[in-house]
Amino acid sequence: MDGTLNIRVTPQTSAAAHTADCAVFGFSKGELRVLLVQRAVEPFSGYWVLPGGAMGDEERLEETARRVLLELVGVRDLYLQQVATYSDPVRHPVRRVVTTSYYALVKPENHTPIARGYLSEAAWHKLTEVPELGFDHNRLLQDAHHRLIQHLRDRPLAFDLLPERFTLTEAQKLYEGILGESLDRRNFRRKILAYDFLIETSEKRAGVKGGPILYRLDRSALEREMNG
Amino acid sequence: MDGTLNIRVTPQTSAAAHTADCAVFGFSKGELRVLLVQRAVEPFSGYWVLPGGAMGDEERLEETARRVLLELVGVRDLYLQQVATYSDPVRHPVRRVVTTSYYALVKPENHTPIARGYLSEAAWHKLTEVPELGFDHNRLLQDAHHRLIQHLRDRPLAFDLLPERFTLTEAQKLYEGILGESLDRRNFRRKILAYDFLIETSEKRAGVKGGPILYRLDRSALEREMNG
DNA sequence: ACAAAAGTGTTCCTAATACACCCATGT
DNA sequence: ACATGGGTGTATTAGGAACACTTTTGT
Repeated sequence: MDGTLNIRVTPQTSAAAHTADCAVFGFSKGELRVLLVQRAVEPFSGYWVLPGGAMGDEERLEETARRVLLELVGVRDLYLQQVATYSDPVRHPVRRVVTTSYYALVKPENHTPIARGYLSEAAWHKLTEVPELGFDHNRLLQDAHHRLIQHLRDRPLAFDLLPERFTLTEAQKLYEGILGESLDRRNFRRKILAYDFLIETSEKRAGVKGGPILYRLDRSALEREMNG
Repeated sequence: MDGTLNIRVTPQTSAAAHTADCAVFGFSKGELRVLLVQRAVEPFSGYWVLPGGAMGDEERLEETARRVLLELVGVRDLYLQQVATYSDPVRHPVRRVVTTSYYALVKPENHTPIARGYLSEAAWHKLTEVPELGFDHNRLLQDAHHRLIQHLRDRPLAFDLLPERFTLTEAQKLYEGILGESLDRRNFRRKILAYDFLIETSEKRAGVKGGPILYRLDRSALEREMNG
């Protein structure tokens, strides 16, 4: 109950720090990728971790997440969803840090990550080739991915990861990358075209003669789909 | 990134308190109910709220939730799921309190809640007749209920709310109470009996001659169902 | 010419839904 | 006798899964 007073012998409010960590997913070259940063300071110096940062005094955690991602990868207005909160007293080896994790979806094409501050590197990693991460971030990443899968099975939100114009095969590869299973091409096309938020453009990809049809997204139809 | 050092101008770690609040769901007299407690102190004195308490220095939040519920309703080993974390800087009128919410499932029959400490009352409320709660707890409750619905659609976890022996009609009423819609009796029975974790007992409810068949749960079959 | 990827329809099966009558008990 | 709630089966439909061949383009 917000700890104003406590029930009986309730331990007193602790002064744990609170951070937001983000599993930023992107899709490029036919692979689902996650943005990782490499620490240049202890603890876990040299380890890759999920980008994150401390909650400010006047900030909600979601704002913390957005600020961190803006500072780090220069991206605004991304799709952001809270996943879970991790509070093991010893998850951080130096002092107590509670963290809340988010997953985010971005189009990697536009945003080259830059390592700043105490980071030595920032780079996209294939989700299938993620190294051992610092802290409990392998767990956070796994949980975030799992939540993304759950959401994707409900609603077609993956298009935040695709460029403006994309082919159905690209969309399928994306779904397969997220879900971790391969899908039947005909069934996938039929199902996805049954929605009315995919618009066939008359354009073809630059440079090629024929090639696959490019589609674009009807944002408002997608919104309607997500809400209705 | 656990805030050991901060990216550029990141605000310094704040000293927000952290609490765990629980939406405890029970089922009795054919109604889905939620356990609420009434505050006897400011802020929100006289208001009903979700039971909760401050995270201890050596505690994970889930342990906080279990401890609070043990102290309040004397129940152990309940089904507990994290829902979300709320961090609006002004969600608590006095000082900054971040809270993580859980939902819990209990059998109300066994556990009469007791108001302790700064509480003037503790009581089960019909979910359909929840008053205006203190803090942002109406929101927490709504989100917790929503998460419970989601989980229930995936897996048959609602049996934690039923007594040892129960009729199929009771189970159906429970499902209807959680999902907020009415179900076809025959379809419900067929679907639920298709699982193999419901065991028909030869007993009938005490006092009645014939009456409906009582079922009990095969815990291990349910576990198998939930995992496999 | 050959290899690689795009495009297209049908069949099958499972799961969800809708629906009506008989029986036993308690009043 | 009547009202209430328990118990049972079938027909329809919608959605998901499986599956093969033809066309175009790039090498």
